[in-house]
Amino acid sequence: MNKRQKQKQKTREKIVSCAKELFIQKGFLHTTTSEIAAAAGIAHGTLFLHFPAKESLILEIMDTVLEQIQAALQPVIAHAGNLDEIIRCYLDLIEQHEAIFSTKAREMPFYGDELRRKLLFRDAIIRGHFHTLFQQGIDDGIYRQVDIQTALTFFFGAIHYYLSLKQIFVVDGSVIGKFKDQIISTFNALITIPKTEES
Amino acid sequence: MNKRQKQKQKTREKIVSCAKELFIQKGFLHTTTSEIAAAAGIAHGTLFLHFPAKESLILEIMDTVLEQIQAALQPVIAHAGNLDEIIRCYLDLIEQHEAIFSTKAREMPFYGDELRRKLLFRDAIIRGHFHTLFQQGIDDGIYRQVDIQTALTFFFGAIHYYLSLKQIFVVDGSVIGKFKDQIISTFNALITIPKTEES
Amino acid sequence: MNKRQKQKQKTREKIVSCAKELFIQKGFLHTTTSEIAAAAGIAHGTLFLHFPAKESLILEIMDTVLEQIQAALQPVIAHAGNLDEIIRCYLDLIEQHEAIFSTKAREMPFYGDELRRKLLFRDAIIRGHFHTLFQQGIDDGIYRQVDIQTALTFFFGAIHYYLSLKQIFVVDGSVIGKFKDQIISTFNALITIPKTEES
Amino acid sequence: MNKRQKQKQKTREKIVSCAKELFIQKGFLHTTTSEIAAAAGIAHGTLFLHFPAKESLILEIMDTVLEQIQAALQPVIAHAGNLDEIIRCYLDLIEQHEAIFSTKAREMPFYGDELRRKLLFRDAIIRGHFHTLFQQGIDDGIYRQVDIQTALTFFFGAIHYYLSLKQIFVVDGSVIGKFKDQIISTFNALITIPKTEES
DNA sequence: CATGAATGAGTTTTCATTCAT
DNA sequence: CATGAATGAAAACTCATTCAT
Repeated sequence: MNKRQKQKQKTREKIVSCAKELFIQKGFLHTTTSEIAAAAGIAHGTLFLHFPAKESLILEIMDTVLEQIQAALQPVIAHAGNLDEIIRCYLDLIEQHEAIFSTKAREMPFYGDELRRKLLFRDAIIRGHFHTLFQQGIDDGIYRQVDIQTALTFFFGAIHYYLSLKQIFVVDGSVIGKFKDQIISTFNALITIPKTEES
Repeated sequence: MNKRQKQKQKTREKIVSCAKELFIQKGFLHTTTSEIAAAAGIAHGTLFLHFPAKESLILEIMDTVLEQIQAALQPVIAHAGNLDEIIRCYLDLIEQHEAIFSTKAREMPFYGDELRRKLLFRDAIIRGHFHTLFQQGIDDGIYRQVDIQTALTFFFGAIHYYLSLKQIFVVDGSVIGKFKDQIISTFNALITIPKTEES
Repeated sequence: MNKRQKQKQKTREKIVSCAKELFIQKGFLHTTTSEIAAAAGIAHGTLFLHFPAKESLILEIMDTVLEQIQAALQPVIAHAGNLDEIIRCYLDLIEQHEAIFSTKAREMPFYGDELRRKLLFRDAIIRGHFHTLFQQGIDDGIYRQVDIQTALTFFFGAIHYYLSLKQIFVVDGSVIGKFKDQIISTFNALITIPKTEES
Repeated sequence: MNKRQKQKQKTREKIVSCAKELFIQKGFLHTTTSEIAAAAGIAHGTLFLHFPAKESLILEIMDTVLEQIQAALQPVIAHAGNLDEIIRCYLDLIEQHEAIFSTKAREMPFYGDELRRKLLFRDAIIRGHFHTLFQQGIDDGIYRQVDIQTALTFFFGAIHYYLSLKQIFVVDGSVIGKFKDQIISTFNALITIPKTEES
């Protein structure tokens, strides 16, 4: 990469990090492109040299985060192969990136069709891993035989609910952090066949 | 009621029904007061004679629906006293009013503070009934001993998730209708202590 | 006057007193006819049975006040025939009705042509008396020989200035009350030929 | 200055001159931002690129005029140090800018607090110079020993009065021009100790 | 490559007056 | 006589995107 490309790359990263900060603070919908440009220290028009439209910014940001999460989840999925573990790991990751996930949960219905489709696709991949491990748990006689899709919707729906209404659950700090343990233990209690039942 | 009061009442109802129709089609946030007035066949200013502000319209509409639901739920709560029944009834009601509930689920984070608070308060009352019956079920040894709040968030979170992303689950028709049976049976399967386990 | 007429008269007075109160508080321009009707306990439309238009209300109110002032000034003009006395009396009266005069001073440029003309006509009559007495003072060798019209504009201009910008001179209470003594003594000092000069 | 900066400057000046023209014709309060944009030959939104709010326009316009006046007054204040001269100069300047000063005199009570404060502050500076020179005149035994503040309020109050009711004093042309000589000579006659009195 | 000036459609609410009841 | 529902014009400000410089 020559010097010019490096500079361009740096500018792009500056835009992304500033945009992310603003999206977290004010939401994607209520952040203006000039604010982002001003925060990144570039001209308003320059923003559009790096990103063809405002939506491509949120796509890039969410894509990066979702990739990180997938990457962080990968080893857990590969090795442990235990739903409980992956749930815990997933929630830790969501908590880490909660600010931007909260924005996404609230605003997704208002994004353009394509953007929304892409984001949901990323979600679906992660959900796929949960599905596989859930199925395994059922096959292994650990989990009850329930409709996995629906059971997972209970799980992800609750996460989505906490995130999208975060403001009413916590004043400051993390919703997921606050409810994580309860979510995990209750979800486990619901899907797991108790040891005592086996006897 | 004299003729003028009747006429006023009629105008008000016309506004409400047209507004509801538009809110369902385009969302509350993207419906303009002019559109509503035009649809209702009244002058733009007349709208504000009946409703002091745009938000009071959505409040009235949602309040009416939520009241209807509470009223319809009341006898089921009083007599049957069975969570399963109330869940079924609740979902039937949500399905009936699904269009407006979908709008509410999507947009609530963007409503003004007071409006949101009022809507959440209504939700909380209904949720309270679920809680009571869930507790009863646990006391009766029918349901597993889990954290009720969290378990209910799984349930309501899933409903919320289906409603807010309705557009990606169904093209036309009802999401709740589509998933109702799975929701009910899966939720039951998760919380109920199987008969065989008892032996 | 029969009973019906009496009732009508009473309603009219109620309207006037409520309107005056509101005009003082919020200004004529920012008081709405519905507010006045509500304050007077009558229907909005009823207001227009008593007063053909909003402006006729301010006219009536100002007319009454200006008449009162003229009436109160009359004996002073007739008997004493001394500018100093009439100035003092006039300022006392303005102070008494300062709230409504402040509104008038601020808003007059925005009144309709006819209303403004009528109000200015009333002012002119009072000013006429000042003129006469000023002239007498000059003839008597008490006051300097200056252009009376302009000298009076200094006086009335200052009053007008204090009234129209009342809000910046006093927080609560009377501007005229605050500056009355200075106005009188300074105006006197300016127009009076000092005793010592005569010798 | 490069071409773009020049173009921007030109647009800004066009806005200011058109706005000033309109403010003079119809008053600031009754001129709309659309009208200004149309008159300046720019898009409505462009106006807000140059001025964040309508009030900032009147502020800029009045500031420029008041600065010009202060600048024009400066040498007179510095050198001559004579109240009579500064009065004459001041009235000439007011006459020059009479149209906009008339609007200001009429509308100031209705401007936002901050704008009004700023305008009054400018006025106060100029008044300060009058005060100084008046005091000097008293010290030099030229002017009578009167309360300067009040005497100046007679002067400025009269100017304000003529300006705010300009429409009733002249049909076309300048009020200040019409009454300037009388104002000056009368004010002088009132404050000056006659030569004959000294003997 | 970067800049930043220009675009222009879009929306809630107010209020004096009228007239059918 | 009194009522009060209906009228409808009017106005400031935002912001993603473009394109001449």
